[in-house]
Amino acid sequence: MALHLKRFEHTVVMMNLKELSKELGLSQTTVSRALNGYPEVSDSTRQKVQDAARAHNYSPSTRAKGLATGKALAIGHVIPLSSKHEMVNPIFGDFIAGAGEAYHKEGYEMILSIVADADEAEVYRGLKSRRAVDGVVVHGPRMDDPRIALLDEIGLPFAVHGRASGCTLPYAWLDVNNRSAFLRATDFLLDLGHIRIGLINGLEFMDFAHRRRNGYSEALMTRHIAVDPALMRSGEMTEIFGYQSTRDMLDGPDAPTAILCSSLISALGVRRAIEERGLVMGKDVSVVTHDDVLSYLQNGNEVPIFTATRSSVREAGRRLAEMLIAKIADPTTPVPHMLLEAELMVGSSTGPAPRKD
Amino acid sequence: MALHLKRFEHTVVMMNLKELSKELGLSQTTVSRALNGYPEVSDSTRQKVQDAARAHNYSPSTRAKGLATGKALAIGHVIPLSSKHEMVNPIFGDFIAGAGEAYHKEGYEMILSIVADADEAEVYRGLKSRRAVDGVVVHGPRMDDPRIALLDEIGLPFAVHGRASGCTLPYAWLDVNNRSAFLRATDFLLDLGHIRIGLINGLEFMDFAHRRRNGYSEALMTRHIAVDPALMRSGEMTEIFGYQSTRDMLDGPDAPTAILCSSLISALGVRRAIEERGLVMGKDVSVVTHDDVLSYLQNGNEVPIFTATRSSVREAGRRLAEMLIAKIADPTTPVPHMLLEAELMVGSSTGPAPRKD
DNA sequence: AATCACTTCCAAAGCGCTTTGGATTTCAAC
DNA sequence: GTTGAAATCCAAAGCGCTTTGGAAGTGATT
Repeated sequence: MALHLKRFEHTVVMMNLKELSKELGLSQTTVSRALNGYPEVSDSTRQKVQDAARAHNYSPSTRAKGLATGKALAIGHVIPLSSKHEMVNPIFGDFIAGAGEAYHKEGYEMILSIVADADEAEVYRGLKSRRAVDGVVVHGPRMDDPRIALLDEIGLPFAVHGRASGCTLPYAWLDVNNRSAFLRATDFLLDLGHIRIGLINGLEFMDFAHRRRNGYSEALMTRHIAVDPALMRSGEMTEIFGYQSTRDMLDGPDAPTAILCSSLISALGVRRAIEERGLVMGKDVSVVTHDDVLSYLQNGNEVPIFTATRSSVREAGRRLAEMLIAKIADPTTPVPHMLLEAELMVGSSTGPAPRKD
Repeated sequence: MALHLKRFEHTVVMMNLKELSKELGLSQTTVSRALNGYPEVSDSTRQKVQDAARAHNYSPSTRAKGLATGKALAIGHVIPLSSKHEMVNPIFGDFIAGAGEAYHKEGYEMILSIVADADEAEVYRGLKSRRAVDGVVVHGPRMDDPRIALLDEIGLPFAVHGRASGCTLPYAWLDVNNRSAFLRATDFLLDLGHIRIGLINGLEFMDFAHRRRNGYSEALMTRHIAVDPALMRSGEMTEIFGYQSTRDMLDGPDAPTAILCSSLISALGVRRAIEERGLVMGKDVSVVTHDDVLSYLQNGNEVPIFTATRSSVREAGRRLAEMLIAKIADPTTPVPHMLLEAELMVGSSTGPAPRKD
């Protein structure tokens, strides 16, 4: 019976500051200071305390610590689930993998809310009033995204993955230079002699899609080539979408000899449509795609299959997380920005424009 | 100046229980009870309290509540990042979208740790000793997964998405019946007259892959067809992997007339290899794939392209989350299980085995 | 009018931490 | 032997909530 009780205590009573300090014969203050690296503790005491903490597998309760300090030591990611297709963005996994690295290193927790579009504002308000997070990351900004003004109003620190063109407030963001990436990609195709270049883009209200289209148009206009609406598609970037768009364009009059595509997943569909017609990618039809360097979707092994504008979304996650943490640590700092340039990697999906017969 | 101060107070001083109760002229006890649905409060008082809470945008601090109740009101998801390919599982996004629904409904927070394989045990210990979560979900169990014994040892409630064949301890799990799904798929192909059936499977140490292979083998053996190692591949289920495996098998001696594939992403590669050889899928080579019903990867629109064993991973996420929450609420209940049967959806990728010439 | 059973409310004690504002000790310098 | 300053350490007051153990009010019943 006594034995059983003892066992019970061992399993259930978790070590806390009070117990630990009692065991060490020190005050809670001293133990806390020793653990948190304050200078008012001698090296020998600190060593003893740290050893004891490790031995008893002690870490301070996040909740108690948060209560006492007023910090949550957590960052929120609110993922809106657009009701129409209930689309979970395929880049999301990689992005948070990157962000997670940064959080882990800085001792932050990542908390995730998956939520219907309509409830989003309320979720932000809830996170704030429940003091559940110190800040949030905004995913997938629209051209004119209401979330930025909202977060600004409720006073919840945030950083945006991407930008919102229509927004006048200053805010922290990290973005790929989508315009310049697609401008360069289009230039690359133009240099190869392509004139009819199709664009298979994301949904137009998404800010990134808008910027990519601008880059594409700019390149064409600089060379005095008319932008043909028949060669532009936008939609959710699935494999099927790439397939159908390409099929339609290739079957239409005055078909394109090159296609610029916004996602590697859609590019798989582009390729399928091309090959299905007995055409050869890189010879009959050139393809350039944007590649987010997703871990589960590699663009070939050693040699890239697709010529691609490339920018790691995982890296973006890491950097944006670091940016937000820094901003929370020092809110007086001017709002940080970061614009990443995509690489243009040449693969085997592009070649000179076929001669007209 | 006075105005400015007032504004400052409004923005910064967040409403808490004390303020709210003072405003209402009630004790904190009563307000707390009114908000938490305790019966010792009159309806009229409760109504007044709820209105005031809403008006002041008050919600109790998660941290304070957690401290007082001893519950974290949070579930952890620890995602190991296998160091080799740093693969973020593509089904992960959909799974947590489902789980997130359940958490949201039950007032739980989801906390996510992305972590290197080697640090996983320490992360679990940390979550426990910091009292950061009430339980965790185990993702991607291996055949003989050490996490189950570990979590059992440290006394952190958990539920597994999938199973670990080698594990003797009882534990809560939810799984698709992978064996029966692949048995039925194989039977389906056999019924169509296929004899040479290739299997493109996930990594063999993953429990699900093992079970799928068992289903496949069992179907063949029942019909006294030898299981040919030359027709079995396993690896990370990328598009390229599907492509290369199929190419190799089709180019080899005594090529298969049908292929069973473990993932829709890989199936895209399978199709590519088939079409590249000028063969027609569903006629020259039949394909059946498993389809996790990922939101960003649909198997056709109205009509499925691939014949598929289908089971929504998002649904699985929701159910497993519910299961874990129930288990935390009542730990004395016998460990829950749930085995979901996959549907076999016939698409256009399968047809009778081609006649031998 | 006294009693009883509800109903409705409250003061105060935690939960596990940080941090303020000293208290005590040590040790060199006078 | 004082005297400070520097080095150590501590008691106690919060942080914002829940919950225990009553207290006071309200009718209905004797």
